[in-house]
Amino acid sequence: MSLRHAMLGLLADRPASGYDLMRTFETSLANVWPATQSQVYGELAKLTKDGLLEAVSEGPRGRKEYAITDGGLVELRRWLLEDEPRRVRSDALLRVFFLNRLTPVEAVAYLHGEAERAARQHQGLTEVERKVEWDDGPLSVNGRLALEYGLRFTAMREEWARWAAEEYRLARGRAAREVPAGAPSTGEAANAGQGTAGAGQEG
Amino acid sequence: MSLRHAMLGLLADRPASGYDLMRTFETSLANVWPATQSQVYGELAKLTKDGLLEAVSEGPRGRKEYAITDGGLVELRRWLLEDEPRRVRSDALLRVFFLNRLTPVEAVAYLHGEAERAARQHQGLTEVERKVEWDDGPLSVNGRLALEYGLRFTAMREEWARWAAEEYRLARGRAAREVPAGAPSTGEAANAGQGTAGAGQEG
DNA sequence: CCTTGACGTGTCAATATTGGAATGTAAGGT
DNA sequence: ACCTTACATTCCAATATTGACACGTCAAGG
Repeated sequence: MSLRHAMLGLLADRPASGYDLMRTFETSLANVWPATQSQVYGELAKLTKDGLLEAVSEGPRGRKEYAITDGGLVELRRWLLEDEPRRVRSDALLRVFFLNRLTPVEAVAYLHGEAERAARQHQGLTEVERKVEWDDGPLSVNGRLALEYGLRFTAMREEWARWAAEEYRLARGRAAREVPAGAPSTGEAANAGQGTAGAGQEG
Repeated sequence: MSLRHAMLGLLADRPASGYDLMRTFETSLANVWPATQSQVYGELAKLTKDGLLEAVSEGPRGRKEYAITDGGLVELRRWLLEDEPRRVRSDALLRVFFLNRLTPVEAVAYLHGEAERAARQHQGLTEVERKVEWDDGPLSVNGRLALEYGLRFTAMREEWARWAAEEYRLARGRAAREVPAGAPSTGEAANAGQGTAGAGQEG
């Protein structure tokens, strides 16, 4: 239930309309907590019904501006302080688990693609950093922390993907030397047993 | 729609029952793609209806074993090769965006907590690594890649959280020196403007 | 005047996810 | 025999998320 808290967090800063919130979800929060229009407007109504928000003014085009209430601020703090972090889903890592379904060549290509994606994201973040520092004045403390997290995360992903691609290449070489010449290169050699990696608790 | 592909991936390795799959979702895949019983058994039925799986045998306690079909293997490959990576949600990072709603002391405590959590997870993964290498023989190539990803990710998160806590502490110190002595230490000083960090495209 | 684009809200159906309950079976130990 | 634990499936209601579609308004430029 974090869409709710994302919205409370944004409205804690200043009142805004659904449209305003949507723009934030499409930019700043796009890689943190994506949300669609239907969700935002729906949740706006729910939050108001629950007394965590109140509509404060009507603007030009039927625009409705919402502000957080005291109850909303309390709930926001409660979430920040008391709630357990959620379980994460990683589509990208899931694919890695099943990479043995591809030929080694395909797997290596996939990993290179991952490295590229991470590099592009990293590049995008450095541009955000530069632009924000110069044009829009200094970021807030937490803004900088979030940005730095993104920078480190994308850097880590790129390094890992490049390492993994090389690792895969080497494993493929080993496998090729272990089987008689002329054996099929379909990748079955690198396919011994489903790994049990990825444990460790989130709590 | 990746639950579907997680299940196809597992069944591509060997036939299994819903119960077998559940155990994997609770262990290996717990931090990659969590799933509940209701989801797994439901999806098993859907996948069978769609011809991507077939029930192959009935065991002791009403146990039903499923195997992947050729169509399922095709779909699995399609997903690995063609599908765009999904958008990610990060509850933890979302909180960072709104850390200015807490007092600096509380925010620093939160970041320390994050560091602890990451460290514990990292520790858990090193144990998995040790145990698997010694008891069960070498992991499959992709198993090792996934494990290494987890290791690097948790290490990065811990380092970031420790850095962020220190950064927050410093910012707090700066703010304290900029306001007259005796000013309230509620953290409002570090609260100027919502950052616009976190952009960059996932595709 | 007319068109285009940004602003702005609302609703709908389909699918995904959570969390729990109900039900029963086989195996192993005491 | 009895108990406990692991095995195993099925169903359900509530909530969250996706991806449209429909509707209407204001401002600016040609």
